[in-house]
Amino acid sequence: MIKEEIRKVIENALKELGITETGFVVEHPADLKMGDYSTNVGIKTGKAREIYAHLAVSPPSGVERVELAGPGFINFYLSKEFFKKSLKKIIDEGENFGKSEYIKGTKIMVEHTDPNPFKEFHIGHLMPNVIGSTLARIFEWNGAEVKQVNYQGDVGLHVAKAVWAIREGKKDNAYALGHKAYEEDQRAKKEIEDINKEIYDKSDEEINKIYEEGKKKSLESFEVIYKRLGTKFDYYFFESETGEAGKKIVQENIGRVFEESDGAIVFKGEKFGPSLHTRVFINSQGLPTYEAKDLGNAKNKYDHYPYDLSVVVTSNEIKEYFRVMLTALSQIYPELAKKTKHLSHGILRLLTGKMSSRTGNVITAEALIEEVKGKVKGDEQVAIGAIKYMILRQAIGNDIVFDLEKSVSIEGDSGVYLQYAYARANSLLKKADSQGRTLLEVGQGSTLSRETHEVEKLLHRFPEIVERAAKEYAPNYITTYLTELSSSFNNFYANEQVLNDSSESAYRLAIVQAFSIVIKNGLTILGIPTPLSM
RNA sequence: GCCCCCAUAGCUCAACGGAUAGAGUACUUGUCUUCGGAACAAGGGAUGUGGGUUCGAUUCCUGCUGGGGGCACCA
Repeated sequence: MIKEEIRKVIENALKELGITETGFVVEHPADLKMGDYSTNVGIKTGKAREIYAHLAVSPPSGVERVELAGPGFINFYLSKEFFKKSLKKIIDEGENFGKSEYIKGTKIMVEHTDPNPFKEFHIGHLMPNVIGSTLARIFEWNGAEVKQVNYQGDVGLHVAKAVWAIREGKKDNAYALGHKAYEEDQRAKKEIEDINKEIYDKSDEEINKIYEEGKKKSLESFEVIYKRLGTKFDYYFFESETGEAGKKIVQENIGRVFEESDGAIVFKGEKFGPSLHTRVFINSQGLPTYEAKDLGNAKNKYDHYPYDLSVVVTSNEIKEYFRVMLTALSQIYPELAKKTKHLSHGILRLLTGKMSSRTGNVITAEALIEEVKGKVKGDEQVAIGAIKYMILRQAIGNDIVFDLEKSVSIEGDSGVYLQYAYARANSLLKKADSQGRTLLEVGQGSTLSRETHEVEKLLHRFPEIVERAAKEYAPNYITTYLTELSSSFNNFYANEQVLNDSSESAYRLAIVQAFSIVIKNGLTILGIPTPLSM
């Protein structure tokens, strides 16, 4: 709240000068050299000099200095007192520093990961998992009540393919083998289609047994990886549970929303929007497709948890599918469709070679974790952090180009960098404690070096970063911020001796402590482990 | 063919319509009697292309080129 306070103080000071222009902003300039806050109001109104003259005489509270710069920007430099107070505030709030009430009381459901039983949990699943669970935490830090859910495709042709292969005695790579047979062998194709139906109506004892055992084994293996990744789901939904409801919803709306075409029940998207297309909701065999199941899923989710906002995290390739499905949903449950937000992420793209679960050429999440572990002295926490950082450092819609040779980065701009800075800070605090230094009082910082000052200039911004990440569904803002913060801390660390006899020592120690709080809170939001030493 | 997304340094990514477009990596060089060198500092190197809107465009609109994805019984 300290951030909005000071921003508002500046905005109010401007209003008191009789400014009626509304299109101006008070923001952090790109460079710390240009002040802590900056406004373009002078450019917008054409009265930069006048406004500056007034502010220079009586600067807003908390502001030490005002300057006129560039094409008419007015820059504000915060006072020493302000920073001292903000350090105190960070230390006092501790693990709660950064929490906001921006969306206090709203109920949010985040669906993510959605792996299919009978298929491998591969590196492609890491994207929605890491992004989805991080968004959930971002919402929580902004005051929302959040449930994470996992919607899993336990029925459908892909499952039938795997079950078929298992029945043929093939245990490894069942899905890929089943898919291959489906494509190349007419008889296999027919058998797989029969199995698909039998899975739905549970009419065959042998199929039931293979199916139940395979599903159980698959789900258990997913739990192992969730545990390593630190993911906890509140609800698990399955397509097998939503099929019936979805089919019913479609059938009740034939004529109004859906229509028959070539023996199937379809939704003609073109009639509802220019960039929408036709999709099959019930196939000619009478089975609900993914589309119908998703309608059932939307209803089912709301019945379990009456949300204000439902966020669904999936990859880009189903972006247009989702628009069509959501349009169909809006014709049936307009209030649910309105509350649904689809966030699509890019894919992990390999620099060399292709990955496909259909051909069996996949890199499992487990294999990747193990490989990264090998590069970081076998440290699981560091490996997990490095992988998560790679995913969270960029805007979520873009693909991640992944070089198998270079693997995950462990130096410079990386998860390791953040964890290392935290471990260093922690080591300092430990030593200070053993020397009997007090960690609660912020000392005098009368002659601060540039390096020291830069760290505190960034520290107080943390809460607004967390809020903006929620507003824009952008975890990468937090990642970028933490990296900049750690960089300034490492610079400070390399240039200043914290624990010595100087009069500045206590103030520097307060900065170290505030830094350790912010970096820890930030990493916690990102789901990156925070080992005390490494 | 129609629709959607993307294009920033050699490579991988940032930049809420603003100031000198930031990082990492790679390359070159420097920092170690000092709290953790998985670190710090210095150097060169970029907005695909043509228009438009704006006081101001990497950002908004538009033409082109290049790449990715989607478009009926898969999920």
